Amino acid sequence: MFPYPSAEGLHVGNMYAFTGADIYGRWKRLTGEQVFEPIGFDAFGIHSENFALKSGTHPMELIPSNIRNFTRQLTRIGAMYDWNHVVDTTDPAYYRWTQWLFLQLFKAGLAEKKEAPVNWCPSCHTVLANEQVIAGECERCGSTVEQRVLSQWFFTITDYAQRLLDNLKWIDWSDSTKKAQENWIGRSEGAEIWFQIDTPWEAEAGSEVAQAVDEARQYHREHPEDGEFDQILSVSVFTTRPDTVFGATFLVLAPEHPLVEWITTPECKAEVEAYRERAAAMDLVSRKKTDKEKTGVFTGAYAINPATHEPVPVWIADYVLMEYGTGAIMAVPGHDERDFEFATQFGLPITRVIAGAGDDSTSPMTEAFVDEGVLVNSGEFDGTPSLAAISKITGWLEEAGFAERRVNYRLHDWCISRQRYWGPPIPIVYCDACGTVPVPEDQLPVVLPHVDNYKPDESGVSPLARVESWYRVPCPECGAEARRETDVSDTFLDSAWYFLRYPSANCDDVPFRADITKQWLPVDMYIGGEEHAVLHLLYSRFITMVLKDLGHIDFEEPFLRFRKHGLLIKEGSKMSKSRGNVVIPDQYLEEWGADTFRTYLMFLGPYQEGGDFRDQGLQGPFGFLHRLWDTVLPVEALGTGAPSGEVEQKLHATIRKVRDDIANLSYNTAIAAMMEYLNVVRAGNRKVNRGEVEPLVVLVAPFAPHMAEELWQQLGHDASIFTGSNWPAHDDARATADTVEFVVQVNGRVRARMAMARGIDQDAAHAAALADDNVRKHLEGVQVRKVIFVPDRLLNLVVG
RNA sequence: GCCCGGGUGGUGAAAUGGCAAACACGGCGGACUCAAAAUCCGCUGCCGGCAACGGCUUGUGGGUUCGAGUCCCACCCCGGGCACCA
Repeated sequence: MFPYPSAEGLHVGNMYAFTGADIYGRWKRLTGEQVFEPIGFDAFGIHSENFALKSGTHPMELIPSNIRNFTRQLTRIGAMYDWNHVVDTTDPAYYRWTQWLFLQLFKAGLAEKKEAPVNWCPSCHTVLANEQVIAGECERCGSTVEQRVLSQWFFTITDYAQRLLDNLKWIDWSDSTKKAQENWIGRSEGAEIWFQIDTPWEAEAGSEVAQAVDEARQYHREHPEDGEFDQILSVSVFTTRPDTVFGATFLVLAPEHPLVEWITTPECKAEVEAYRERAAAMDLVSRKKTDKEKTGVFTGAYAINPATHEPVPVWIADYVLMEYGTGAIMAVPGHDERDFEFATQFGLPITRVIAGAGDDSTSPMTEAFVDEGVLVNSGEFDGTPSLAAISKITGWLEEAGFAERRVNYRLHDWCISRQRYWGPPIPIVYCDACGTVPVPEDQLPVVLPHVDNYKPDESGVSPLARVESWYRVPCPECGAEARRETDVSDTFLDSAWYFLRYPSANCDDVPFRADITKQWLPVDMYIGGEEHAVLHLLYSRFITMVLKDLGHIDFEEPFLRFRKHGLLIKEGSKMSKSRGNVVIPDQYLEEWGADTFRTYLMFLGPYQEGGDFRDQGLQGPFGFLHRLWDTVLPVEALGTGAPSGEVEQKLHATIRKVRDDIANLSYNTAIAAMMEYLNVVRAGNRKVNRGEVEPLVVLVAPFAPHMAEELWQQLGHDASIFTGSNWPAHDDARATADTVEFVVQVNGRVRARMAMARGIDQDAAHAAALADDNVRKHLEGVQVRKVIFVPDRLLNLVVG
C-alpha cells in the first residue's frame, strides 16, 4: 500500500508495513521468481490540504517537497523498490487516467448526480466526514455542525453489493478483513410489506394532495391492471421479521420521507413541520446516536395492518433513517428494543406475538422479547415456531398482494464529490443546451489550476467555483458557453486503481497496457493495515469489477492474496503526536543501520498481530547480525568440510522453518530459528565451515539485505545475492535428528526424559522407561492400567 | 448492543491436544581490563530442598480427555471495528 506523504515524514508504522512486504518480495526473488515491488505516493486529499492551509504553504509546493523527503527516507529502509515505476496521484500524467476512469463509469451509467445530506461546518466552511464530527461539533474549531443538502456525484457501488459479497468466499484474504467487508456490505434478507393508508380526513379541496390523489384515482380507473393507486396511498416498509407483523402496532417514517407531506392531517401539520425542521438541522452523527432519547410526532394518519386489518397510527421519528430500506418501518414494540422504547415513551400499544419458554399469549411485556419462540396472538399462525413463520407469513402476505421478498444492503452508494481544492477535477461540463456533458477523453487531463486562495468558504461549493477563468469553457458538444464541474473527486478514487497503473507507469497513451497488465496483474500479494479493511479495499474491488465488465481487463479481483499486518505500539501505548512517543525511523536508521532496524521490527512480535516497540529490544537483532558477521569473516578462516552431525540436521531444519515462516509472514519465529542455528554453529567455540554459514547468509538476506550482499561478495560471488535463485535446498530426511528426547509420564506427570533412537517401538520404549529409577519409584505399589504411546514423543503410564 | 482480535515469567514473546516459557531483552555472577564500554561464559517462572527431587503455574469458574495455554460451556478484563441498518 502506497503511503500518504505527510509533512512529518515517514512514520515507523509505514516502515513496518513496507519491511514486511519487502521481506516477502525478496524471499520470492531468492527462490528465483520475478518480483515487481513498486512504490508511490497517495498525495491528494483533505489531509494535505488542511496541513497546507495551516502551514501557509501551497499544496503544489508542499507535496513535491514532502515527496522528496519521503523518497529520501524510503531509499534508506532497504526495500527493493522499482524506482522507474513510481506513481504520484497528484501528477497530471496520473490523474488524467483517474478522470478517464470517472468517464468510463459515467458512460456505463454507474456515475450519477443526486442530492445528499452532508455535515457542514459553518465556521470552517466545509463539508465534514462523519469521522470529523465529534459530539455534534467540528473536530477542528468546535462549532456546531449543521446538515446541508448538496448535489453530489455518486458511484452506484450498491449494484455490485452481492458480487462484492460473493467473491469474498474465494479470495485469499485475512479472515478479519473479509469479515469487516461482509459487515460493511451488511446483507439482510426480509420482506417489503405494504400498509395501506386509511385516510381519516378529506384533503383540502384544491390542495396539492387532493389533486394528486384525484389524479391517482383517475389513473387507477383507466389502468386497473397496474395497481398504482395502492402504491401511492400505501406505506412500504422493510423488515427482517415478517413473523412479527401481527404485533406491528404503529408505523414510523423517517422525517424526510416524501409521503409525510401527503398524509399529515391539518391538525398535526404544525408539529410535524417543526419536527422535520429540527431533524434537518441536526448533524448526521448525533442523529444516529443510539443512546439519545427517542423523539417523534404523530402525523394524524392511520394505516391498515395487512395481517390484522386493524388501523395503526403513523408517526415520524429520527431513529428511522431515510437512506436504509424504504425509509419507513413497521414498529413491533413487543419484539424490537427501539420500538419498545418508543412505544413506552409515547404510550403506544405493545402486543406480544411471540412467546418464549414459560410465556403465554397474555404474559405481560416489560421489555422487548427479541429471541426465537412460538407465535401467539397471530391468528391462524398461532403455535408456529417464529423462525418457520418468517417464510410462511411472507408467503401468505405475498399471495394477498401485500408483500414481496427483498434483500437489503447496508452499503451506500459511494459519494465521490468533494467541495475542496486538492484533488482531480471531475471531468464534466454543464451546458444549458446539452445538459451534463463528459469532457472528451482526448481533452484530458482537466488540469487543476494553481489557485492562490484555495480556502473553502461558506458557499458550500468548491474553491474552483471562484475561478471564473477556469470554469467558463465552451461546451464540448455545441460550443456554447458552458461551465465546468467545480468539485474534485475523492482521494479514495485515486487509490482505487493505482495498482493497475504501476507496471504501466511510463505509458503515456493508455492508463494500463494490456500486455503488461496481463503479465503482472492481478496483484499476487498485497500487505497493508487493517484500517483500510473497508474503504480502500472495497473501492478497489469495485473498480476492478467495473473495469472487467467494461472489457478493459480480464480479472475481477485486484488482490488475490491480502494479508493485514498488526499495529505497532510504543512501550504499551499507542503512538501519537500528543503523547510525543512517535518513532521516527531516521534516527534509528542512523544509529543502528537499516539491517538491524528492519530485523528488529520483524522480530518484536508476530507481524500479523503487531507488537510493542522498545528501544532496548534492538540489542538482540544487533548482536545476532554482528555475530553472524564475525562468524563468516574473514572468509579465509572458514573450514571447508561439509556440514555434518547436529549442525547439518539443524541447518536443514532451519532452512525449512525459515521458508515456511516467511511464507506465513511469521517473521519473528523465522528470525528466532536463524538465531538458534547460529548459536548451534558457534557453540563451544568450534571451527566453523563455510558450508554451514553460506546458506545462513541467504536466509538472512530478506531481513538484512545490505549485510547479506556484502558477505555474499566476500564469499566470492560476483553477482548480487538476489540474482538467480540462491535460496538453499533442504532435505527433509536430514532435517530430523536420529535421536529424540523421549518423555515418560506417570499419570500425565513427567517422571523422566531420555534420549531414544527415532522410530523406537512401544515395547522398547516401555522397557527403557521401566529401567529408569525415578519412573520405578512412582510405579511402586500401584498397578499400570493403561499405556499411552505417542511415537517419538512420549509414553504415559496410567496407574490407579 | 453486535462482529473481530487478545489475556502466558521482571519485559517483548514461543508452543500440529503430548516436556509451558523457544528466541531475545533486562537482571545477577564470572572472564578480559588499572577502570569502564564492547565482547565472551554461566545462572535466571514461583515455592520447598545442600542436592536428588517434589509441589505450584498460561485472566476466572466449570467440563471433555490418559493428557488442555490449545477443544467445549459460562463469565471477567484489554485492544480494534461497526452501530437507532428495522
